[in-house]
Formats: sequence, structure tokens, C-alpha cells
Amino acid sequence: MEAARRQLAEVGASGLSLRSVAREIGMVSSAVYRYVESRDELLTRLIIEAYDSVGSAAEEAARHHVDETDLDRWIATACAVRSWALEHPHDYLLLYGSPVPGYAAPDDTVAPGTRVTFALVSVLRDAAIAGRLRPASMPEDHGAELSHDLGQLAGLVDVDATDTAVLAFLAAWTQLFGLIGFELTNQTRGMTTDHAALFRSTTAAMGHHMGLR
Amino acid sequence: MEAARRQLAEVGASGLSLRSVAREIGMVSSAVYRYVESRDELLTRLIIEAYDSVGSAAEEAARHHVDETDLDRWIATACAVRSWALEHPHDYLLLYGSPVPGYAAPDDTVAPGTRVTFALVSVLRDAAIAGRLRPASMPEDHGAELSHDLGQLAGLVDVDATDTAVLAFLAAWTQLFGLIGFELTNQTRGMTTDHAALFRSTTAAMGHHMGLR
DNA sequence: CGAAAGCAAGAGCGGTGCTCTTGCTTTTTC
DNA sequence: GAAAAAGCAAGAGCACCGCTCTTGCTTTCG
Repeated sequence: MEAARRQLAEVGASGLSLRSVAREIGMVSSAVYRYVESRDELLTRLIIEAYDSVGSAAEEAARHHVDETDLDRWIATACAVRSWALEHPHDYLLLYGSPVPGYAAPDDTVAPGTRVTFALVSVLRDAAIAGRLRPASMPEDHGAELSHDLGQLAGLVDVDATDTAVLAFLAAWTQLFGLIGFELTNQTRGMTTDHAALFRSTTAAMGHHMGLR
Repeated sequence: MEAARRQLAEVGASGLSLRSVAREIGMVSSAVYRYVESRDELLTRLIIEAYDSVGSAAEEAARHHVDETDLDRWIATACAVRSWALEHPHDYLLLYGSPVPGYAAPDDTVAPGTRVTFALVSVLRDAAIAGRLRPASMPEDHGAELSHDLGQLAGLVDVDATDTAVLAFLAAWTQLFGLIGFELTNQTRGMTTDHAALFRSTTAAMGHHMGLR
């Protein structure tokens, strides 16, 4: 696993070969099949490790900045995710980039995958419980089906939030990962040299829209 | 190229093999190297085609809804991008997902890559020129370096926009592609059954934040 | 002590991208 | 019109990949 992690960091998920990790640990390729069922299972293990890694990074940030402003805490947690992504670009793309060829992530991966999301939502949740959340500007109509789903999502995290509030979080959530992905895949090239400031400003704006202050 | 496009749609970018497209057109693998320099060049051509495809889809939507509300036009353009992504998931992930192993997108791809972004920004630009854009709630300080870059970005599209306005667009832009990516990679599984409504609502919210109405 | 299990190696299958050489056909040039 | 040049497709081959199956050695267990 160490060798696999190292290779993932160096050549990325698609360049990771079972044969080369076997070579690195001084084994013949067929021998490693005793320990790992297939290349896909190796990837699955790496995915779970990566989810746990980014998840605990986010949790730690949320925990560590608990005494600050809700908005600052939100920003700190988001920045922790971005920092992790910059430090482990291949791991990040393995989690949030294109899925590998015929690979379908097994159910083992969804639980650790929710940790980072829960860390982010916990910031919002704490603010809501403490009554520090600025109420949504105006409740809009989002359609019956979606409204039902949004209510269920709020129930999942045990918070009484309006549809608009849940929607604001989903927007902030996807914006966060969208920008990180764009930064990693160089899609924002030439736009700015100060990616950290750009990220910070957009997350602040999204946090503001969610009612944090 | 037809065969390659077909294979890309079926098995995705990482599953696309030069040998198999050679088989499909009744050639031996070495023969196709006369027409394409490498697998990477084949991918580059597919990328450019895809960028043009999604770009014209967005442009057409922006053009077709020019008589509606700015907000409705924005939503329509964004929905066009999403529809294209759902129809061509592998192409979308080739453009906006993880980059292929050692592949670095050549400069030929950046020009067609900007079309879809320009189509989106044109909606905002037209609204601003016509004076229909609600001014940004409060101009915040984003730092000197970022502020300079944001001003340059506004100049690129020849519009006199505040830093906060440019930032709002960047947030909306990344949110859009973030959500589409999450939907395609099934990261939103179990959250809602009505992905279209979710997308529409978040895009409307982001459009509202940009000052569209 | 012997049987059973664990472990690593080797050979091999079909697949990949890519290169180089060999021919044949078409086009250009004189 | 013949000769030279260019275009084109095939074949063999290299190193790599994931994966399977068999063989043999070592460790553990009954």
C-alpha cells in the first residue's frame, strides 16, 4: 500500500500499475495478487484512504477554528480541503475527477466520502443551532419533488433548514469542488496568479449567501 | 475520427485504444499512424471537437433566448451546457475531468475551450451594457493582486464590472461545472431524483447573486 | 512428524502504444 | 512515356499492461 500510495502520488491513478508496485517492493507481479484481488481493489483501497485523509483534514480545520466567526470557520474548512487537494492532486482527481475506465466505486467508499461534506455542513449546522444564521433572503418555490428531497437532506444532518438554505449549501459545496477541480486541471490558467485569494474570496461570498457572518 | 468519436462515446477516453479504432475501420494498427501522430494527438482532436460542440450548444442557447429575462437566458444557457454534458458524458469528462496520464493539453485547445465560457459571460455582459444588472450588494476588498487580475478579466470581455461582479461570475461558473461534474460522476447519488430541478434552482440562485433578474 | 496452509515465482494469454521495415500503388517529374 | 518520388497499408517486433494457472518452497498447525 505504501508503494502504491507513492506511485499514485507520482504518476497518478491511470499510470498506477500493479506490476510496477510489485517491482518496487521486489516481488513478481503475480505474487501481489495474493494480497490484492485486482487493480481495481487496489484503487478502491487508495480511494478510501484518500477520502479519510481529506475528511479528517476538513474535520480538523472545522474543529480548530470553532472559536472564530462562523464565516471564518467556513472559509478555514474550505481552505483545508483546497490545501489537501493541492498537496495530493492525484488523490483528489482520483476522488473527484473522471472515474477510471470500467471501475465503479463500491459502497465501501461512500461512507468515508461523506466525511468532508459533513465537516463542511457541520459549520453551517452549528451556526444555525446557535441562531447565528442570517435567514434566507426570500423563500422561493423550487418544485414539489425537489422541495421534498431538500427537506430530507436537511433531516439527514438533523437541522431545520429552509429549502433555500439547503440549496445555498449545495451551491457552495459544488462551487468549492468545482473551483478546486478547475485549479488542479489548470482550467483557470491565466486568470489569476493568486489562486488562494480567488478561492478565499469566492468561498467567502458563498458563505455569505448561506447566511454565515 | 468517426470511429474514434464512437468509441469515445462508448468506452470513454481511457478505454479508447488506437488499435481498436484501427480494427473498426478495417486497418492494422500501424497504418493509422500515418494519419495520426499518436494516441495523444487523437485525443487532442477529440477534445477540440468536443469543445466546439459544447461551445456552440451554449452559444445557440444564449442566442435563442435573447428576448427573455436576463435570468431566464442565463438559466437556459447553463441548462444547455448541462444537457450537452448528459448527452456526451465521456466527452464532458474528457474536457473537465481528470487529465489523461502524461497528456498535457496543447495550446490549440484553449481557444475552443473558451467558447462556452464566453457564451455564459455574454449573457451577463449584455445585461450589464443594457443597464439591467442589479449592482453588487457591497464592494468588498479582495486584495490588491486579485483585484488587479479581476479587473483584467473584466477588460478581456470588454465590460466595466466591479471586482465583486467578476467574482460572482467566477463563482457561478465554477459552481455550474462543479455540479455537472458531481452529477456525472454520481457524487450526488441519493440526494435527489430531480437533478434537473436542482440544477435549475442553483443556477437561478447564482444568477440572482450576479445581479441578473 | 506429516498434513495443510501460506507464499512467491515462473510461464503464458491477450491486450496496449509505438517503431521500423517491406512492399505495392499512385502521383509527380523529367 | 518512363523513371523517380511520394503515399499508403501491412507485418513483425519491442516493452508494457492486467490477470490466470501451475510449480515449488516454507511456515504453521494438528
